[in-house]
Amino acid sequence: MDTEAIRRSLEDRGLRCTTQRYAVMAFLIDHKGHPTAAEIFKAVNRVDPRSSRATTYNNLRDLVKAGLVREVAVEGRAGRFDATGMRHHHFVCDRCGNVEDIDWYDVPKPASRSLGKRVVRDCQLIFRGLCTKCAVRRTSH
Amino acid sequence: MDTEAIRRSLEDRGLRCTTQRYAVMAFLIDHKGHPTAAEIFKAVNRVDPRSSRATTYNNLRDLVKAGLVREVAVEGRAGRFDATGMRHHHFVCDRCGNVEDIDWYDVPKPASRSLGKRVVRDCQLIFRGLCTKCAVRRTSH
DNA sequence: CTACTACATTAGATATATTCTAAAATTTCC
DNA sequence: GGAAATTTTAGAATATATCTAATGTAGTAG
Repeated sequence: MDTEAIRRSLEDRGLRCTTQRYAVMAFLIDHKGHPTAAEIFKAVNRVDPRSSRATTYNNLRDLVKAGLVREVAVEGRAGRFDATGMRHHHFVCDRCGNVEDIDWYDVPKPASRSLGKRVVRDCQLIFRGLCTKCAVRRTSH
Repeated sequence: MDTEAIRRSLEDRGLRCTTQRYAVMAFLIDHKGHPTAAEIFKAVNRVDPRSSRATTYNNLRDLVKAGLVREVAVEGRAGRFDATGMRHHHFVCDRCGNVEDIDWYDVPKPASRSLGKRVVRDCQLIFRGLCTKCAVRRTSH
């Protein structure tokens, strides 16, 4: 995705395209590995514009609110982020904490009477267990 | 659920029924409100047996591993726990962080070729948005 | 261009959440 | 009763996320 497209996607949602915000968004589009906030912070600072920890967290929150980024919370560990480009579900490894994509498929919505007056913004399907690497390591000892 | 039933459910899964572990389990069975580890720690200490923070976390981890308890990770906040008695899905409020139950319904499993060699232990369907309380507060201003 | 306003960023302190440590206590089993 | 395994403990340490208040920057209207 090119610079202009990213800028537009930010501005379309009412977010200014600042250097730091752009860097976070661009990094997430380029890196499909579900990085943590700390990893994103380090990565965008390795390149150029110094960005503070707070800014990284602020921007991640703004991007999530705008629907451009999604967070996957992981128990006892740092949350992980990805750009909401293509729809997919997630798999979280119990052992190493890695988050991986699972091909998307349709999930039925709950009956509206069981939702009541709640307003649903998002729906996540998360599988847990052992990732390929950890499953192999497990059985081989 | 009576004392003996809880004791048995622990021992069936190879967990000793210690005072502290029993207290955590009993509390979760009695309190369907998805408490955090800190809340559980406080609650079981309010009653009687002094239990340390570490023990509470250890026991929660053991109970999750044994499948008797489930954790719902919430972004940027403490994880929340519930006893895996009746199956249900979850709704997490963006605003107040509360976790609520959604009536259970069947969710299709992913194609086995998209899982590969991964070992699935659990599958969680989590909805996000505004809970009834927060939705009302939102629209009324 | 200037100044105004709203929005963003900063470094570091603070708050919150969770795990670790090593010693002591408890339980199980023989 | 005693050995071995498991569990608990208090507090320190670590990890994660947010807050603060001063400063900077972008968009806009004059």
